[in-house]
Amino acid sequence: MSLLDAKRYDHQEAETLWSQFWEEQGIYRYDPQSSKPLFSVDTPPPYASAAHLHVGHAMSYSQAEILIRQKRMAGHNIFYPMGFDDNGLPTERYVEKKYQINKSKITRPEFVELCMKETKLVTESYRHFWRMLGISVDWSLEYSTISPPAVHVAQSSFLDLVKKGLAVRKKEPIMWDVSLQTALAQADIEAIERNGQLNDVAFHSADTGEELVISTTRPELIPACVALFCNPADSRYQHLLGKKAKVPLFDYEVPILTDDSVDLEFGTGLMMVCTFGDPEDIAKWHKYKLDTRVILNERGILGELAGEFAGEHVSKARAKVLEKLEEQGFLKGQKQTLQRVSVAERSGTPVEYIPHLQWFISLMDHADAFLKRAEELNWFPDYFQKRYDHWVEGLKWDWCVSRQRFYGVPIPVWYCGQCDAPIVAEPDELPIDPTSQGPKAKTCPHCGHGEFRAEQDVFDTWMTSSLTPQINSGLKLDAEGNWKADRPGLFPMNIRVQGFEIIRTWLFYTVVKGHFHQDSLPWKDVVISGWGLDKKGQKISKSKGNYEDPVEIVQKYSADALRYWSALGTLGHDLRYNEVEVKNGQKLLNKIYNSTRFLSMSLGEDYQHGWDDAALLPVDRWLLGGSDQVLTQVQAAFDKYDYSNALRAVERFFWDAYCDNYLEMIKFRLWNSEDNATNYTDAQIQAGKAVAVEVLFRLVKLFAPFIPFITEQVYQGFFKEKVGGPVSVHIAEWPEPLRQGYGEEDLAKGTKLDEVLGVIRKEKIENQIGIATKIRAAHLSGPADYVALCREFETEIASAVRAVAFTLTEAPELSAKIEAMPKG
RNA sequence: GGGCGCUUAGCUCAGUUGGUAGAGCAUCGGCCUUACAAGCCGCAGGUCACAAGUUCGAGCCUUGUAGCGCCCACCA
Repeated sequence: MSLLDAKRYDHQEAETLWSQFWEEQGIYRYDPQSSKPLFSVDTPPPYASAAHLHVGHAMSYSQAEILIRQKRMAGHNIFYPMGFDDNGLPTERYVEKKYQINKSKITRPEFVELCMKETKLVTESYRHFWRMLGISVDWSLEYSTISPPAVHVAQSSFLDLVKKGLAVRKKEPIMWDVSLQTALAQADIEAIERNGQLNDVAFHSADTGEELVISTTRPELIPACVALFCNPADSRYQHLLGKKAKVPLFDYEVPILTDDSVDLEFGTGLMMVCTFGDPEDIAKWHKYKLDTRVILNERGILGELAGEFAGEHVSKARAKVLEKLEEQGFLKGQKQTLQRVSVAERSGTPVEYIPHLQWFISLMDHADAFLKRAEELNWFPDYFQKRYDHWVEGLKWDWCVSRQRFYGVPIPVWYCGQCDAPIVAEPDELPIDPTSQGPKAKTCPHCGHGEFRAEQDVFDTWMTSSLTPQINSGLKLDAEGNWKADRPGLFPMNIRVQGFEIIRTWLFYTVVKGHFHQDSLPWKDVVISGWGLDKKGQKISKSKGNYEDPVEIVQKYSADALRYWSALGTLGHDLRYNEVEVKNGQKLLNKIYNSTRFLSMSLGEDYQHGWDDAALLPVDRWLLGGSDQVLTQVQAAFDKYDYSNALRAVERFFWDAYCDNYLEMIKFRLWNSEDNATNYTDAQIQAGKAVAVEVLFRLVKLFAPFIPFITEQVYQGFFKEKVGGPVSVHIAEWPEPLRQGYGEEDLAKGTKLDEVLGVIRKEKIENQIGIATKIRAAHLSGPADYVALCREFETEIASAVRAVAFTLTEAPELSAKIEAMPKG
């Protein structure tokens, strides 16, 4: 059997063969006993909530994985787990949409069962795809955020935060999604623009009956109005300060107050404040201790205070209120306006603000500490730190972590049936579902009551996924309430890899947790990838239906080719899908396969690796020196996590210097027919072979992180036997600069070697027609003439190189040409 | 409105500390040659978005302008 026999490289066969091989041999297994330096990776557990993978997934995971493969070859003990974030709102939404249900139409156990069934399917397809792509994770470390160990860590986090006074339960106006019927955090919100209607509505002075017109986009909140505000400097309303205004339709009085935040220019300069239209209403409600008139319930239905509109859904009430205002003459004008509305990221429903009892993690008081942590972190590329800073500086809310949902990590707490005091679970009870058992305490420590109510809410999904470094280190509270690691030494991790879109969530929350729990950064470096875009440069989205199926691409062009495309994207920048680049990747694989095959066929049976330095010809030294240079470039690039320039450097050297120049030049030396035996010594022939093998092997190792399948194929089919090495190329030693001095002397003398090659190429072309004619003729007349002709050609090249590299005395004709070239 | 990124050959993109503009693909011309026609050799193609400044010298540094993309933001 030979892996290089086939005329063409069969990528599908190779993919099946090698992925099995790596698995069986445990090539990617983490070894806790290893003496090698540790390199631990915190990689995103994808939401088990997407039915379709697209090239963006392939891109971001490949880019990160290339860096890890390089670290592995450079001698690190790699800890590289893969997890799945298989609970929480994203998963629930996925299931709701797929089955056309919502949480009010199904029981909790039924719903959870559906979620589990679906996440299993989705995780299976991800797992399959990562294997197909050659993602080198240690699958024995797989975790899921809903699994008991992860729940244990998340609940530990909660207990610790409660103990430290950083998690508290309080009744606050919060962001609420009336369609999903749950609380939301600032990170769950996004802003959209839409056309809205700005309505001028007349209030009246309670004293004089003077008409007071305000502008509002939310007339349905008029029954929730608790005050009118104007700017303190607004001369138009000075006479009204301290007076009352009468609310239209609902006929009650509200105070007229001032605040600097009111824009004199907007509308009439007079605004209404409600319970609650937006965060600014809440701020004023706090600041001025305004009355509370809650009219919306959790489902978005207007309550009693809305009078005749009670029972209407907020989305329909607006039109009805407007109609009534119009009818009664209170509507003074309307105009279209472009509105920015906060909506829930997962449902697209405009956010409502209602007072609710929820668990919060303190963020606002620690913003400075979070900024300081970001400063300590190494960001690649560095400018993404600004996004983080910007987000932290713009924080307006503490982190609401309780969700009124079904499928998530339970909040480990009960409440006293009498005084409602929370009783938090003990560390040794974790993981726990409070709905299935009661607290250890038999009576309430506050009031002595003996009945308890279990918390029904679950945690925000980020509560758990923000702990991936801790989950993977097995860091949780022991019975005494101290953090203890099952896998010591892993925390903090070396590197976090992720996309830029989750800086404000995953990255930020993980920093928060590391800071609060371990008083540490969770990792040293963070590497941020861009997005894979469709071929037109647009964001890939389900609604546009513009995703390329990466599974099909792999089947058609190979995993290596898709990875090649991924690696062309610069770190942190978006990359549009480009089939041509995937095809180019495929060509590269073919070139590697064929060049190895060429060596394999040219060496002869008795080949032994090694050469005598004295036998090296200038071209050999040129190649050796060049390969050292390339290695230096590649190393410098990898040190900056710049896989993209690393690949470019290897590829250019491989293709141009190695294949198109070196192999072409030494071909006839390698073939070593009877005819040219007189031109080269045996040692020179051996040196040519060995240098060709050595340098290609080095290049194959440099290529290995990018294109793991083809490199394994040629390693197993050739280099492992001819040169020797470990069981897989992926744990082969990363090449070091080979031997100081090779080629450097030659390169230093003239930089001229490249120029020489340029001249030679030119010579070749000038003579090409002639040579081609001769070759054809020689081919017809017999192989001996043909070889002789080519040998002559190579001799010319070799002597020219020698001439320039050393004394510039031989081949005077060429030397003269080089001298005549424009100076560099 | 604020922040960040981008703008270089027809297309996709590289260009590290300022020192005569690079690659791949596409086009065009030449080549079936014992690794590879999925290949090889070559030609051509650029006011580096625009403007000003610093400098002996700017794709790169400074300032400003425009366009595109993303993030953030309470104008009800």
